[in-house]
Amino acid sequence: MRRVRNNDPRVKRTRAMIRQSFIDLLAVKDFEDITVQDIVDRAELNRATFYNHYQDKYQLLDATMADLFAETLASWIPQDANLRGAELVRRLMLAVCHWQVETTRRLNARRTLTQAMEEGVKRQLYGVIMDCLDQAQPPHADRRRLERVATMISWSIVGIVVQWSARREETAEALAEEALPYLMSLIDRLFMS
Amino acid sequence: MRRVRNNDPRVKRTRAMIRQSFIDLLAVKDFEDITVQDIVDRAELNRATFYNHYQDKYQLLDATMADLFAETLASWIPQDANLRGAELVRRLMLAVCHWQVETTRRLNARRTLTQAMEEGVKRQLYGVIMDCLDQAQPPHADRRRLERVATMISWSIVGIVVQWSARREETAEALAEEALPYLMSLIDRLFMS
DNA sequence: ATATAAATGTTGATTAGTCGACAAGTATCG
DNA sequence: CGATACTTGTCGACTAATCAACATTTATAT
Repeated sequence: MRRVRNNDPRVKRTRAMIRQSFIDLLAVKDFEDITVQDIVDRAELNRATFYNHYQDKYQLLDATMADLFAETLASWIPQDANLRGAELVRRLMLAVCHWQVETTRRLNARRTLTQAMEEGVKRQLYGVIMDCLDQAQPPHADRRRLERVATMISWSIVGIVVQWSARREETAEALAEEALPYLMSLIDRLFMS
Repeated sequence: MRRVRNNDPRVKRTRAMIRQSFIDLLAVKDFEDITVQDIVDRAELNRATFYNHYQDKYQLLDATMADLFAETLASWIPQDANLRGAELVRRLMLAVCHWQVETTRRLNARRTLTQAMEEGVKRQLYGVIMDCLDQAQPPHADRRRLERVATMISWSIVGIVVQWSARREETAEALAEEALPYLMSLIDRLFMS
């Protein structure tokens, strides 16, 4: 894991190639059966190059899942729509549900690899929510209160979706409908203070 | 134009990206309107890298056209078919016709850029014909006779196709039918001697 | 016409990717 | 059990790609 410049065109290309190769392989075989050798063979890269960017295939999985979630998020929350409030939170929940279903299907879910994957999801949710709250500029709300609320919402969403996905006894829409008032009350309280 | 190892994976990738970018641009604008800057922008490569591989866009055009002709050739002359004699020569002519029509359409043919392009075509035709004649092993034919005949055929083909493409008053098949006996007589003579 | 902008071709310093090799771990088979 | 083969993570030497800068030339516009 050499230190590299994240903006170097070569670095972006190489990572893109590694991740695409990895995604392609995931469609064909189980994660545990994929070797680093497989990945670089398909990407036509040297094996040492892989280790310049990732510690091992587990870290690659985390990074790749974070990327895929970013795509999912972008498709559910278009930038130009400028969503806010309840509609934004609802969409966030649906995006996480959709992504959760897709990735567990893709990984054949033999292990609970979820923990590391959740990291990236929570961080991205947190970012979207913080951006929104920052724009809203609630009265009498200091930065720490905003941060706490954003954290509560993002962690809550991931929590209920993980719980939901284990059994999936209701639709994603129903889950979002159920949970929405609770999450909105967190925001309402922020504006009331 | 630094000297580079043609087998280095990075070199193959870089050239492929430059050529693909160039081909994409040719579909959008005239060759003369394409700058080196355009090419590297689209390929997300540094401009200096371009000059490691090509002197200028004209040399890139030559190399790219040679590549495209190699593809055309491969599709008209499948390796496993192991064509020989009249059928091979006929296919060669049709391949050149097809390629000539495609590339002139692609380049909007405002200039006679053909000369440099012909270089690669003739060389590849010559290679195919020589391979075939080598296998046939005609009696009493020394190497120099084979080479002369291969040159005559390859240059003849390019000549008649360039002439034909200017007006295109007959189909490619008709042209091939017309010219075939003449070309075959060159080969027949080689075997008779 | 002249200024402004853009493209060209080249250079030297830096960084990333390639290659071959290594020791160490771990399946797999006889 | 031992032999064989494969994967892993790391290393140093080498080569290619990036970047910023430069002097020139070529378009574009005012």
